[in-house]
Amino acid sequence: MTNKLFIYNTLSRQKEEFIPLHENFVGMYVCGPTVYSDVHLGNCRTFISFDLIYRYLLHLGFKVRYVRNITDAGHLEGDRDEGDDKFAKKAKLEQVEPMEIVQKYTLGFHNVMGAFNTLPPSIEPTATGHIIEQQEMIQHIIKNGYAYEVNGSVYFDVEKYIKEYPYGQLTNRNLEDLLANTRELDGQDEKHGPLDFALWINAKPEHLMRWSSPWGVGFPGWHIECSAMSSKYLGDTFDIHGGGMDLQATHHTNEIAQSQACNHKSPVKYWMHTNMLTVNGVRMSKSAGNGFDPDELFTGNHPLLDKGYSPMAVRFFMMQTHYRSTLDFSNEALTASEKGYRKLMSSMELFDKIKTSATTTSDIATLKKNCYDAMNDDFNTAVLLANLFEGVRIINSVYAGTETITEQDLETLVNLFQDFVIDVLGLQPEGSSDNSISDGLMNLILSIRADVKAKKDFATSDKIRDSLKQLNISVKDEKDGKTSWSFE
RNA sequence: GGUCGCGUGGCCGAGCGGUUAGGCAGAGGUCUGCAAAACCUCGUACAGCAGUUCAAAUCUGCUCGCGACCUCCA
Repeated sequence: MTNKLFIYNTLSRQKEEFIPLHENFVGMYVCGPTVYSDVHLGNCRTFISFDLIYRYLLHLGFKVRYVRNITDAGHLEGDRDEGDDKFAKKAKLEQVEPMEIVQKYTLGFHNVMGAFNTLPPSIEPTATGHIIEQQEMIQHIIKNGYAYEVNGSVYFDVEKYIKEYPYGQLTNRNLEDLLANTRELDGQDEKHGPLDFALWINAKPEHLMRWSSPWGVGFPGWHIECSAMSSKYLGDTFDIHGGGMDLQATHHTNEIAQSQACNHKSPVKYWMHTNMLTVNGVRMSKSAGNGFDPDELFTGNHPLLDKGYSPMAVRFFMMQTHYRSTLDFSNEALTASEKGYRKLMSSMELFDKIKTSATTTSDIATLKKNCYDAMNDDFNTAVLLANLFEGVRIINSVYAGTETITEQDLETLVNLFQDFVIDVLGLQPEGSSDNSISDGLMNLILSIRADVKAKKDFATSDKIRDSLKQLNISVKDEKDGKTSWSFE
């Protein structure tokens, strides 16, 4: 439909027209979570952003293969207190199995993603499930001369690579800058150069996750899984690779190097990076201790939270900001989003009740065009929402009788909201009840209230309304004498 | 220190050379038995200084403040 889609490509630092490598097909890889602890909101933001991108690509009619990995190897060690060998001395059965941790947090991650109404990826590969592929890729890189083995570990030879290929394109860094910022890290004497990074790491005795390999028992390095799995499922070159901005400088830079060294091809056409979530201006992160997990957010059970916020209110909150901007969390902002979200959703409930006319007083076609223009401009959901709120105004005005709409325009508007609010933004109604008992009870109560109101017994009718309010049920008298109700 | 980015009205947050962002909060009004909701009207904001231009929040330079990455982290 309509115009061209433009995507901001980190490689070129500008918006580029999106032209898939294979017409009508899109391959997209997103770096997923490391499942050794609960996801926090900042993680969620990235995945929700890419969910939006995935949804819009689907909406445009592309056949998308969306791959998002689960990192369940490489970072996991049985000994949380390194240097202290008390854990190593414990019987193995006393320790938690690494895969137990993986299972627990993978399930938790999926639950949270479900709560946020994200679509599952097409493929969700795990690092532990692709050890062979990673080893094969490493062997290939060694064969091509860009990696070397030392004491059972394999390192990528950045200084050799950098002579033949651009290395720091994602961050605009040159060799001198990179070298100037290298730090002396202990225990890294094995590396030939300070920029070299591990492809395969020799496992210490206490390391629980370990696999045999041509270089001895060990585990894969931190970047190789994404290269191996993306090329396996999407090919040596694919359309979109995404992830959080914090992965740009190291993880993604090294992914490019690995793939180039292996296949002599640049792996990705469009690199996309989402910005961070901050709390009171500081990045939310595990180490900063200012991260709360989604459950705490939903329940309000956290010192930073005044109250709980529903998943959809949070999703709306994120959609009000462009994915490349930092998003600063505050209770005030969340509360504002909660109200905006409800306003948006409640206007959609009016569609069935709207009466059509012979003419339309607002320009629905332009509104629709503006929505597509916004999304085609690098997925600008903030502008999209601004346009949708113009639609909300129109709906409410028609319902109130101050504007009119034709049947055809109404249909356009209904489809527009279905497409963008539900399908693309991924917002869904919540808190509504289709419980027939509560519906029946409410009809009964409201009919009694209507009776006493007819007798001008306002004391009683207000008592009913106030009491229902206590139960978080709001009652609204509308101008045609009807009364509507909804859960707060 | 290096690389990149940001500073917009009470709050959040788009815009990036000329025309309304939008949401929330606030003020007034319409409607209503009263509420609520909705609708209408209202703020004339772009860190500071200088420059380019007929025209700058939007471009350039400098200053100040903030952040990200450079170390596992989306």
